Amino acid sequence: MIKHDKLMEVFEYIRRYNDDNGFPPSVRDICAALNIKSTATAYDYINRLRDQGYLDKSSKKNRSVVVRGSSVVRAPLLGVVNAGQPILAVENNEGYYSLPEAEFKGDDLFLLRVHGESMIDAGIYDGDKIIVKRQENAENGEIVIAMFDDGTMDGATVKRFYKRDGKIVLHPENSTMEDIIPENQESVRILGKVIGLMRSFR
Amino acid sequence: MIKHDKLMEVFEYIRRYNDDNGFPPSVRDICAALNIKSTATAYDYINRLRDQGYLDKSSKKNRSVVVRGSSVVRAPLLGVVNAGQPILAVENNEGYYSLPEAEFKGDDLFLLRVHGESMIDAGIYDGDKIIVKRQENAENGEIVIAMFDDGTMDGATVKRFYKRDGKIVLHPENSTMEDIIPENQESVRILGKVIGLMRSFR
DNA sequence: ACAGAATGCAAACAAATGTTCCATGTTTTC
DNA sequence: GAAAACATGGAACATTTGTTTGCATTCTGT
Repeated sequence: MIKHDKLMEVFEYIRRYNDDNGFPPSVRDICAALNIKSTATAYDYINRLRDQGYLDKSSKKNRSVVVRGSSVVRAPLLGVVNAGQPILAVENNEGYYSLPEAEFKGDDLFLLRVHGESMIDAGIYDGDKIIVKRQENAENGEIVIAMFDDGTMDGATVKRFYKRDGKIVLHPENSTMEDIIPENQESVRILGKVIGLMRSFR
Repeated sequence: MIKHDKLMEVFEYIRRYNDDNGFPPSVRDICAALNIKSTATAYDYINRLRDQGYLDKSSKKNRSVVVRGSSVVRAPLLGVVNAGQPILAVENNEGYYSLPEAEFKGDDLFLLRVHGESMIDAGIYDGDKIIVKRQENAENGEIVIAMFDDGTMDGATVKRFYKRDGKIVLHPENSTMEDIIPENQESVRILGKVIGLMRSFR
């Protein structure tokens, strides 16, 4: 696989520098750290790494080497789902999270903290942070964030989405709970589709 | 809360630039994007944002403004747990993931893809990626990655760790499975403690 | 041993970029 | 309304940084 020669040392350093500092190293940073005597040498390493597909690099721009495939998407944590009306107001923004793009692709993502047990049989637990892709429609069987315009429920909920006999059915993945078939079907609004989750143990 | 004036526009731009490009903007990038006529103005904005705690910035270094609190930790995906011997060999590295530091703190993290249902009652499902903090000891009740030196089992497993009557007990969170109490207790090696997980739905 | 490629170095150059100083207009304060 | 504080701009300056060029050294295959 990858030979661990000087070229890879440079690569590792660039990666580590970026992790530690939040921005890429300059050519001279690399020289200093790896005991390279000439900027031309380090410059050459960078170009070779780019040619081999390890790096991306904008010409002439300072400190613009980025490790390829390490991209992240950022998503705001908008609040707690199933308590209040957390989603629409940007004011409820509780901070941004960087997620690995390899895992969670998508343009318009946001996070919600899950409250309650209504999806426990789908492996979504109380306290989990779910990753939601903002969209207004859903396919049968997808897990969605749904909201009711007419105020019959308190804010948004996570449920599995079905369309049965032309009617929207919101199915909680919890054997102790009943399906919700909203009387006023037009009032149901899909805010997004759940594409993943994160959990951290205490 | 945060007033959405020009200062915040600059802040948002820096954040977005970084998300899009992987490295921070220069003062002149900010000028061009937000129609600011003088670099001194943008420079001033940056310094004010730093003073108010929104940014970090290394003096004199080019493109070194970073949004505070947006830090990530990087962890390699080392393989599949519970199938083979994936962990020790660096060759099994399947790529690095950037995780939000706010969620997964720690020095020495790595990821494993979970195979099997042995922890399903703890909400860890087949296919999940678990985040593991490398350490050799564990406290009662923690979920760990355990390995057997003597080859009695095939590689590493995820289990809940207990010490009962001085003996290590590895408890699968699955009612259909039995606790494992290794005969040769010395052969048990803890590789790390599970601190979180990620899941993406298909 | 030899040519040629690859590697590394030193030095210089050019461009990108951070930083400073001062002037001008705008808002706030008393 | 005057003074002070603030916001913005123009221009220059200083530093950092990417890039090029030419030369020495080492490696490689014949």
